[in-house]
Amino acid sequence: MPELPEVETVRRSLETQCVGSVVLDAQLNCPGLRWPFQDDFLQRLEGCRISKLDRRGKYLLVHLEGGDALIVHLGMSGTITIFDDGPGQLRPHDHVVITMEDGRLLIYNDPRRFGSMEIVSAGDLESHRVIGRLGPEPVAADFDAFVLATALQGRRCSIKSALLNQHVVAGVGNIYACEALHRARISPRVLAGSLATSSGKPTPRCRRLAPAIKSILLSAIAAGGSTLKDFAAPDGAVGAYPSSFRVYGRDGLRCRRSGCSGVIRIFTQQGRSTFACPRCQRS
DNA sequence: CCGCGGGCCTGAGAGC
DNA sequence: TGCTCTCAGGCCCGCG
Repeated sequence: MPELPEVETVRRSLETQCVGSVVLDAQLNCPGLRWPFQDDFLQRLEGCRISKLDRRGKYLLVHLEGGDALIVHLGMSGTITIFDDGPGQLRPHDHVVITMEDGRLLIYNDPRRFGSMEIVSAGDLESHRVIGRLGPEPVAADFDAFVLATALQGRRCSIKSALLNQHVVAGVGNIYACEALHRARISPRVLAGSLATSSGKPTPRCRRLAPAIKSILLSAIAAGGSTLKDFAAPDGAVGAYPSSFRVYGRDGLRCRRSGCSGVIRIFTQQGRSTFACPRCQRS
C-alpha cells in the first residue's frame, strides 16, 4: 500500500504528535510481522523518549533518545493510528500497541503482516543491510536527471521494473511509477538502460522522467498521499491524491493528458499491473 | 551482480 | 446467501 508519499504523510503526522513523547510500555500481539520480533525489542523501546522522525524511501525511522532507532515498514496493509484516550477494544490485527506516558496509544495494525519493525543503533543505519543499500531519495533537492541516469545505467529490465527496484530509486511503488512514466510520456516497456545517457549526458527522456517522478511524489505528499482502501494518516485523515491519478486504476478510460485521445490500458509486468496510455507513451 | 517467478498473508469484490 | 477465484499499495528468496 504505502509508497513514499504515504510514509511521508505518516512521518509528518508522527513528528507533530510524538516528538518529545515517552514510550511507557508496549505490547506485541503476534510473534512477528514479516520476521519475528527481536528478543530485546520491548526492552529497547520501553522508557525511551522519541527524539526525531526521519524517512528513507518507504521506511520510517523513529529515533529514540539513547541512540537507538526503530525502523518501520508498512508493507502492503500497515497503518499507524494514534488514539487519545483509553485502551478500549483492540481491533483485529492490532499487532503492536504502544502506550505513551501521557496515556495516548500508538497502534500498528497490519492485516497482511508484510510490514516490519526492527530496532537498531542509529549509528548503524548507514550500513544496515536494507537501509544502507537504498537508491537515491527522489524528493531530495539534489535528485535530478544526472542522478537518475547513473541509477539506470546498464539496467536491462524495463523502466517500470527499474523504478520499482528500491536499489535504483527509493520509495517509488506501483502507483507512482505508472503516474511518473505517464507524465514523462515514456512507455513502461522501454529498456531502463536505454534512457540513461547518450554521449555522457542524460537522455531527453531521462531529463523528463527525473522531474516527473519528483513532482508526482511532491504533489501526492501535499495531498496527504493516496487512499485506495485502507491508508490513513495517524490522525485518521485519508489521502486525496487518487483524484489526480492520470493512469492508475483507469483501464478503459480516456487519457487525461490535454490533446490526447488515447484510452488507458492495463497489462502485467513482472507480476504487477501497469497502467499506461498507448498513444502518448509510445517510446 | 542482475532479472525473474514464486511465496508470504488477509480481505474485498466478482462471478456463479 | 454462500462458495470459489482473483487480485491488491511490497519485498525476500532461490534460481539461472
